[in-house]
Amino acid sequence: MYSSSANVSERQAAPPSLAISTVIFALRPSESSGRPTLWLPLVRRIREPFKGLWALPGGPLSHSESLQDAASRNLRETTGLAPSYLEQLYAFGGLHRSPTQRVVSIVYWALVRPTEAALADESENVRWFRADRLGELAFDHNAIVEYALWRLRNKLAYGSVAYHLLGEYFTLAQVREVYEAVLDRELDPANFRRQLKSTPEIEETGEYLQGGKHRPPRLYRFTGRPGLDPDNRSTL
Amino acid sequence: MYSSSANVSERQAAPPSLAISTVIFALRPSESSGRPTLWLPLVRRIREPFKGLWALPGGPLSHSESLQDAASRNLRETTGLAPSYLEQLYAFGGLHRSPTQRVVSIVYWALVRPTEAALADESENVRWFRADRLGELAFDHNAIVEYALWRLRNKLAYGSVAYHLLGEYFTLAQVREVYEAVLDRELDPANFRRQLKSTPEIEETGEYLQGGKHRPPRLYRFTGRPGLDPDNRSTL
DNA sequence: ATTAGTTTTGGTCAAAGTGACCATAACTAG
DNA sequence: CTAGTTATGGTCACTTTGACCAAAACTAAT
Repeated sequence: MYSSSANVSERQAAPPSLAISTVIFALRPSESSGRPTLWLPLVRRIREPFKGLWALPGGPLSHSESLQDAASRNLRETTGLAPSYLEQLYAFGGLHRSPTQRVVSIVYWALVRPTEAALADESENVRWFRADRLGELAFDHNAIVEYALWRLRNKLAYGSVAYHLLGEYFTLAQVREVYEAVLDRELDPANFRRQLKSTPEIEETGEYLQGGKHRPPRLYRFTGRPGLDPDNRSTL
Repeated sequence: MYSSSANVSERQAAPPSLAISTVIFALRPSESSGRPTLWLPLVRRIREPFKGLWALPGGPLSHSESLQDAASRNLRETTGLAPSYLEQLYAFGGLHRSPTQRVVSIVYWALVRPTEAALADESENVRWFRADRLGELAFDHNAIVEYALWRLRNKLAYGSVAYHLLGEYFTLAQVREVYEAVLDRELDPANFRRQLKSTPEIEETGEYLQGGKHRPPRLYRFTGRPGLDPDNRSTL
């Protein structure tokens, strides 16, 4: 089935190239309202096709690393970020994704804590954008980001993913702000609090967040592992 | 980044091969109880590695077809089946999946209606197995089937997938049998019926299933499209 | 024809969960 | 000391869910 030492007849036999890309989400305060919003880092294309346009960070799959390793290496190299959550999103393999050649991209999505995101590399060719205000991206990357957002919203509803956008300690209001930013609608503080308090994975600490303008909120901690991807089967 | 006409220095430069495989589910009556159970077709390995073991149907990705097209072509060629549902499962890319070379497999999962499954090709090298009684499969295919089963159970709970394992017309008891077979637990007939009747996608027909031993049940029809994968974006 | 057996179908009831909303506690800023 | 704001706890009506009951409708056997 898999021809080992093939008769490389110029055009037909060339296999599709395999690339890894990553959609990276982090919360940053909006310039206007100051409330946390979803941002993601993009890299500028420095060659054709789509030269000059912004694109998801990515690169080819090296021969000696797993898919997930390739994704986190790429994350580190292009943006200097260490993700708190990393999961495979989808394999995109349409015929005309790139005008010059056939490329199959295995795309991951990642969450980064605010502390990490603050010290991320930003340069001429790497810049952060609000997830709801991207321009036209290279390749099919607009559609990919849309799908990643859809997945993020879904996973959020299921439960365990919001805390990877926050630090180790957080207030319940901060969790609510994550939900409001991602789902883009306001939630009742009292009802939201009731739901969180009923989930056993959120642990009350004895500490309170000081320095605010109003009543100091209690700090909580998240205990519990994320889902069970094939990649994370070790954590079973 | 992607070396076009590369200096093919024997070992390192060879990119990982890209393959497509499919986990195909269908309902068949159990030999013992006669009640519907989950089955899936496997193909026998006729060469090394894992020669003689059973494996998921699959093959290389041709240069001129999309991932989904490759999956359905492979489905048709190896088993003669036309699926009623087809969705990408996951891209498996561990380093040691195949002992002889690095292979990245993009795996799809499919559902087949009973009528289709009945006239499926079965031969010396293609055979159906009960999903809960597979032996040791080639490569990491046991883990892949496990993950596919997990996905099937999840999608079932969400809603729209059970009907693709049934014919166009069905009784509510048949839907319940699908759930019982996949989730492997009994469900209360009255409560289950109440839930189904509250979903607008299930349409009552004027017809009844005749020929049974007891009160003839009403026939229903499913109206409504499956989920919104990137592959199925056309159906938005 | 009558009866027993089985499935289909509709219903009740209590428990649990959800959304809308009210009220008090606890802090800061003036 | 007061006004303003957030944190926190609570009520109430409505919906959903699981356990269970009972009548309807058919077949098979007597």
